[in-house]
Amino acid sequence: MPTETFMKLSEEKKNKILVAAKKEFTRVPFEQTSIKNIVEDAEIARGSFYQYFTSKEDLLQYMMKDDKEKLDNFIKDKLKETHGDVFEAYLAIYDFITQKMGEDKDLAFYKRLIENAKVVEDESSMLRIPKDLKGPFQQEEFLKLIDVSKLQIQDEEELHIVIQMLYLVTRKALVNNFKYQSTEKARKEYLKMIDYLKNGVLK
Amino acid sequence: MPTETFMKLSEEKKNKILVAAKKEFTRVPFEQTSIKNIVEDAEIARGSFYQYFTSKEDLLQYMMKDDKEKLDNFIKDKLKETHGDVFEAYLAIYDFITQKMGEDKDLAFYKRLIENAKVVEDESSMLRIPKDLKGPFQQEEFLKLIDVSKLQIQDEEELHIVIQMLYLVTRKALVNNFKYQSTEKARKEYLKMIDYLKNGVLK
DNA sequence: GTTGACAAATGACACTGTGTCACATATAAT
DNA sequence: ATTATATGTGACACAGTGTCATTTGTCAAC
Repeated sequence: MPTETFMKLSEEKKNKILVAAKKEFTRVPFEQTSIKNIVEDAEIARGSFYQYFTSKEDLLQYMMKDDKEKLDNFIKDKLKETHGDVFEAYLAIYDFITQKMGEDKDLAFYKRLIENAKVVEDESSMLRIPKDLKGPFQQEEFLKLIDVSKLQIQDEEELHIVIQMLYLVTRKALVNNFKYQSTEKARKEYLKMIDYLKNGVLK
Repeated sequence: MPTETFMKLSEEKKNKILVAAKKEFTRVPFEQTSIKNIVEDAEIARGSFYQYFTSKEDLLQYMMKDDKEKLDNFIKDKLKETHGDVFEAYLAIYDFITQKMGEDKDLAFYKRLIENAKVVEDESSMLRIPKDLKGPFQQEEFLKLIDVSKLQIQDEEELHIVIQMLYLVTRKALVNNFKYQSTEKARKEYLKMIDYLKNGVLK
């Protein structure tokens, strides 16, 4: 999280930094981004950056905060709406991200966000993006909203496994959505994956 | 791939470089490794490294080549043995990696290999590890070995989707295997995931 | 309106790492 | 012995990092 100092900055200055950061985080994969480029573009001194943020990760995490909250609320609403259908909820997340977020010119930025997601989440200086996407469903609050009566789920552990699989498949579909030229193809594949997950691959 | 020059080196020298590389690739996640450490440890000049390899990626890829081939052959044999059961084949891959490879002291190195796998495979300078693991099943040769008669698969595209899902789930299980202290827990979860994939989550 | 004290901004500094290239040194071929 | 040709080398110019002593700004108290 940013420091007090950053928060107290004028909206104008904060914005200039955030715009420069978004530009840099959009330009190349996360590991290739540099603080140097951000401070130069935002026209602040190198030392100032460290007065505001502890690291690149810190800054990006802050930039994702709003989206994450939006997503959290969206999921909660959707789960209530569908009376606890996780599959519907994940499909809704998928559509939300590909459409609501894809509408504006920040598309390339979100593409990077998805790309930046690592397979392994727990290495010290690593981005927590996947955890954030999966996040809500790891919290009690969300789990309680899921209706397991129609599912072959015995205990909470099995529920976690199902969520894990749904998450994997959703992330993969999102990657494909940004990778393929065709949004349709990616969605069709995603629906098929969900279908397999619900009904199985065996005849 | 390494240059001719590297190949012509004495076994002793090649080995010294490979040992130093393995040490470095084991030490930290791939992005944090440095050529500097490798050349210092291997006691070769910085310039020499670039005479042998074009990059870190190049070197690591070369180091993985043998394992990849071993795995490819193993999969092919297993598919024939099981008369084309993809699920059995993937489970065998899982056991092969966690046991056959886990036997020796290179465990930490393989752990890193799995960690290094990226969600997105197609960015220019990115490691191709996931592609390599998934690789064989993208080739005609392997696809033909799979028996789809008992599966709900209409065309090749759907087969690819199933393989994609199996791959995702297997990689996740491998990550967990190295993450958990318990090898058993990871395998149990993996079996459950395969079960869900085969028979579906719905009642 | 001057002072002082605290907050914020700055960029030079010492590091670590990169890839390259002109030169040095082997090895082989004539 | 001479000339090619292949291989090895480390200094060099860059790019980026995080820190810190110093400067600059702000504002309340006198």
